[in-house]
Amino acid sequence: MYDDDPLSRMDAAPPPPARPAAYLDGLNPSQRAAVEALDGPVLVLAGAGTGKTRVLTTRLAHLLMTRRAAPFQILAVTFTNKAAREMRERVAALVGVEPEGWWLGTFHALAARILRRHAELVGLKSNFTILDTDDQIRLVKQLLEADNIDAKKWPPRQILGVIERWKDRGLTPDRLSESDGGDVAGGRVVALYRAYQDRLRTLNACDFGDLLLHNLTIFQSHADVLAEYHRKFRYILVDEYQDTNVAQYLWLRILAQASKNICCVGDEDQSIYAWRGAEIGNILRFEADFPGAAVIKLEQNYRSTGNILAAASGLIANNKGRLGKTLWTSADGGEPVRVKAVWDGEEEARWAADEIEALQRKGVSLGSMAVLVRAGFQTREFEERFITLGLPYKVIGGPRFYERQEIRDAMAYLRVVHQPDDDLAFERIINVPKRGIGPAALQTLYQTARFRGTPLAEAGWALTETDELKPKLRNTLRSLLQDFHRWRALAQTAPHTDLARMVLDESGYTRMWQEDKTPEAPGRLENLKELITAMAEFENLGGFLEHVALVMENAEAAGVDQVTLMTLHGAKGLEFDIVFLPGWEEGVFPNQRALDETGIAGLEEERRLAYVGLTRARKRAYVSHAANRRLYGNWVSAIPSRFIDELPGDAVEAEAQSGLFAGASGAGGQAGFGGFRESPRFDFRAPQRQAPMRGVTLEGTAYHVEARPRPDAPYAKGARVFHQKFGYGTVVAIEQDKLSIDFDQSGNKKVMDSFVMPAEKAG
DNA sequence: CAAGATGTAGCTCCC
DNA sequence: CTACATCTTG
Repeated sequence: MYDDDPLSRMDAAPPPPARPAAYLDGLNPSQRAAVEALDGPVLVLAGAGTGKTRVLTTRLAHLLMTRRAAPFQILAVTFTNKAAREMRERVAALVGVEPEGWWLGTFHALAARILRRHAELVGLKSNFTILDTDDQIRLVKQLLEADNIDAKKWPPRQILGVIERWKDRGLTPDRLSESDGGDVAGGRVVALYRAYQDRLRTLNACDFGDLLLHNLTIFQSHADVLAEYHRKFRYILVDEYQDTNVAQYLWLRILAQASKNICCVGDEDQSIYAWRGAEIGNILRFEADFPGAAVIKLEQNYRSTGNILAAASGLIANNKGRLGKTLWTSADGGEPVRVKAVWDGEEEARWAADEIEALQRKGVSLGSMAVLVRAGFQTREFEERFITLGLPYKVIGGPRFYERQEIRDAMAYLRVVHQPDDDLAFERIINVPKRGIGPAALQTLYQTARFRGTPLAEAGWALTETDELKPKLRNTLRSLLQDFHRWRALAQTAPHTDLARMVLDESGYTRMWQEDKTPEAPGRLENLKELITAMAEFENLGGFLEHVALVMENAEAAGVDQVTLMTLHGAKGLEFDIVFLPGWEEGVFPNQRALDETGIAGLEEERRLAYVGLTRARKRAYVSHAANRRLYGNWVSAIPSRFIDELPGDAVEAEAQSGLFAGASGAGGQAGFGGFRESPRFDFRAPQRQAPMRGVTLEGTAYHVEARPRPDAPYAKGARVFHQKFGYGTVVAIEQDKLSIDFDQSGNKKVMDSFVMPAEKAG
């Protein structure tokens, strides 16, 4: 059954070697205990910076080196692909070779791997599509329309949210009664859930939640299949256990049932994903769930200075739901955490950028500094400032390669080739490029599909035989369907990269962008090329599609020294010498919505997020808060976050000029309004709400911003350009109006396209 | 059917 | 403010 685990070797447990191994040296006693406790359930509570990854990887190496298990007998689960990759690399370094055939990956990747093998047991074919959020929302929307539910009142996103939370908790529709949906979607959300699942089956598709749920269904109803995996996986290792949801917990529990050798590593203080279904109770309950579990705490922090640790510990002590660890360090106090009050977000960005430049002048590398924000949109002010200064930075997260429109379209073509029943993909590209198959024709197509109970493509074939569509349309449709037919045949013989190229060319998709005159078009064509290059690394189309569905990551631009800009969520697991934590204001952080929606639990999660932020810093942490912030375009005044008050005063130093706030007393900050503050920008804040017409300069303002002229010839990747301040350079990446340029003299910088001119014009 | 104008809702996010 | 959705008009 398994290509990678010959049965003959499975039951022969090799004897452990007698001598201790070098890789164990240098572990502290609790780390070592965590590595060596191989049998039975183990919970490793690993505080921030206590060497968690080291323990995990050493433990894996230990299993392999002592020959307690062969690689293919180990199931190692992470949350992110990045973590999986890191683990793979580090274990390979310890063991000396890349262990082959082991099951290391994210929950979803591993579950998908299992599901592909047994898809037919849950009514799927093994080439099923894994839907992304975009697909899911479109599907829900269709179901709402079919059910005459007002999508305004019940946004598809929200309905999907409800369904996903059920899935997170392992609840399939048959475990719910109609009333469990409350009044969501007029009390019909359970019915929608059921319809959603039915549709998925027809589409031969599943969403992320299903990957795990189908696994559970299979394990629960097919003892023989479960038994195979029981025999197979002798040791289970789980990273970031505090982030598991109920479905993931059930999946682990059922797989660990036989061997009981499950080791979960986590930190309840870093549980920050309750909003997407993570169940902090899983880690709090571990000893009850796995009787006889050993619990090992890692409490010595090797990362941060004493003050940073004290600040973080003092903060998190305000949480109730904890198992309680006491982090300590042998490092000295270091610098206090700085708390800075500023007037508004713009000043905050200016101040942070100034600090960064000052540090850079002292020889601190940009790569060792990070700005960690609560929410993605907060990066903008920093980006703008960094661009103005020409300070190299990178934004982690944000829109990704595989989420771009042109990539999604191309993927949709490939998906339909690979999996003809993938209606969501088919619908996406049926009229892209424009073929004249508009909403009306699509409607007919849907009706036919619904009436006949077939996928869209099949309904399309049927429509080519009737006169329901106008002859012209009928021919267009037939020709498109024939194209797919041909491509599918081609897929059997041609390499998948060639296939992709042909599909994109023959469908007219490439031409569509070639003829497009918008500035983004050249970049999009570049991206399509990149897509095909990326495909080459995979054996076949199926493998590539799986990768895109499950991995979806951007290639990291390496080698350039730049400041990192990202959300706190994205920062988990990383560390930096110097960390900026802006926006510590009530409503922003803690986030108002989190408070509104989940109350005290939400507050505690926000606090854990603050804790994660602080503990990312090795040497220095800056916390800042602004008195005024622009939210959705209008100014609101903000008060400092309660988290600032919770920082222990002796680990913190408030910057002197914080007379902006009346109530900010904690953290050694001084109370009292420091008097009227004269600021030229103060006037602009005046309630000048009657919006001037666009493009018209307000009379009396001291400046006006010229509308940026769109360059007639947009810059393409590779274009040579000239910049007033930085000189000549080559465009290496384009993101809307921002260019990433490798300057000949000053290295890589991001600049607005309006600040550069083509090199040949600069003379 | 397509492009432009107007209106509205959003702002955690990885797989 | 901005991205997206829906409406209007050519």
